[in-house]
Amino acid sequence: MEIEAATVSKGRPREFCVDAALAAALRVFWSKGYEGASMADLTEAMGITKPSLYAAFGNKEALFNKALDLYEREKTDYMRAALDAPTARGVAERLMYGALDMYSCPENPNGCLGVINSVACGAEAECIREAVVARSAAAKQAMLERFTRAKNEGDFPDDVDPAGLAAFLTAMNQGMAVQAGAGATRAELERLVETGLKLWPGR
Amino acid sequence: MEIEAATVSKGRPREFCVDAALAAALRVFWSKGYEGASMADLTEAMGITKPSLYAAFGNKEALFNKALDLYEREKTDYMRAALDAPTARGVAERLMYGALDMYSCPENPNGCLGVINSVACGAEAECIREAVVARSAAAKQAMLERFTRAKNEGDFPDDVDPAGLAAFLTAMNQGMAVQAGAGATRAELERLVETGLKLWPGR
DNA sequence: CAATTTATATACCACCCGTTATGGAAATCG
DNA sequence: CGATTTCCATAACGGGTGGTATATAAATTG
Repeated sequence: MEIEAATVSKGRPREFCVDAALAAALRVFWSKGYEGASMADLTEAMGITKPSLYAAFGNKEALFNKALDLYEREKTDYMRAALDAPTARGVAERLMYGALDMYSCPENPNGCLGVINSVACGAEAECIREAVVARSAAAKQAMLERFTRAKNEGDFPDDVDPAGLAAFLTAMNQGMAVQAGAGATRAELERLVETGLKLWPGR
Repeated sequence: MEIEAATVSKGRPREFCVDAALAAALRVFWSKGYEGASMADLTEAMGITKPSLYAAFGNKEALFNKALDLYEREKTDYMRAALDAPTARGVAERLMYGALDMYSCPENPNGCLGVINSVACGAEAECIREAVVARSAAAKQAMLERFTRAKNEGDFPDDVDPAGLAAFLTAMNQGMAVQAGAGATRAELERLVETGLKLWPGR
């Protein structure tokens, strides 16, 4: 009985690091979108050849989905953490400033991987769109639940709608992504965030 | 001296209506984006052949720019009209409800032509991106001037930033476009608009 | 040292892209 | 009518696409 199977492979070991290659692929998808990223773009950025890519990741779609997993795990984790803030305003602050940091980090490509690929073009990439939209919907749903709880806790007035606020924060995030993708500076995005928080209900 | 030159052409007249063909092309670009729309898609929707398209419109890029002109002229004219509202709140109402109507009109493709192509993929479409981003920036600038005037007229408190509000409305519009493109219903978008207006300063 | 297993490298596949050359049809002008 | 001009249809162009077959190199297992 083997506790850990195949920790040492039989044949020739691969010469590249799968994680590093995936991180490079993520950057390409993030910059160009699924359809805009060609296999040549990917292999060049990843530093491997096409057969190696196919052997390690399956195909372009499977590679994208793994990159999307990595993106959620490393880049949008602030969203999950934001929901733990004690007040609804705290949630909004963490979400907006988290987005601001991410979209204005010079090491990241401009914009949002999810937004780029949810408005993506072709019909062949429909499953890609669906995967991305599903994750966005899940994030919105988590916000909705958090704000419903907040309303019960008296975090904001009776006339505000938790679903509306969730949609609002989602729209702010998407708007920031689009403006960042269009080349907005950090200062401009900061202004947007501060305005959004000034408008946020309650304190 | 000819008042109107070339109203009657010398050779064989074309068998299709240029305006109708351009409208059809706009729908294709609006649905699939610049790069996602192939010449085959376009010619099929327009009901003409490729040589006819090239003779009448130049090339794909020129066709897109003419479609973009048509889009601004017919679909986003509500933005220009919105700025004439007497109060800043009226401007925001007209902008948001105008966007709502446009994005939830069943005759229109989902989403926003500008947003789709400002996050567009490839490097070859850079000039397309620039054209679209320039128009978006112009719209934002017009909002800024209107809100600066509104602030002087006392339309909202001293601590709100006209530039921030312009960015805010732009973000709301972009967020609505992304969510509409992802399949949001009119009711969902309505909720977003009503929340946005509830948060709007003043009144 | 074989034998085996796996990774890499080169080249290639059929297909689709935007664009254009070619050949014939249909209209106006002299 | 003949000449000319313009439009339409077919088909082809070079180049790029995602994906793969083949052959060689490098490692482990006996």
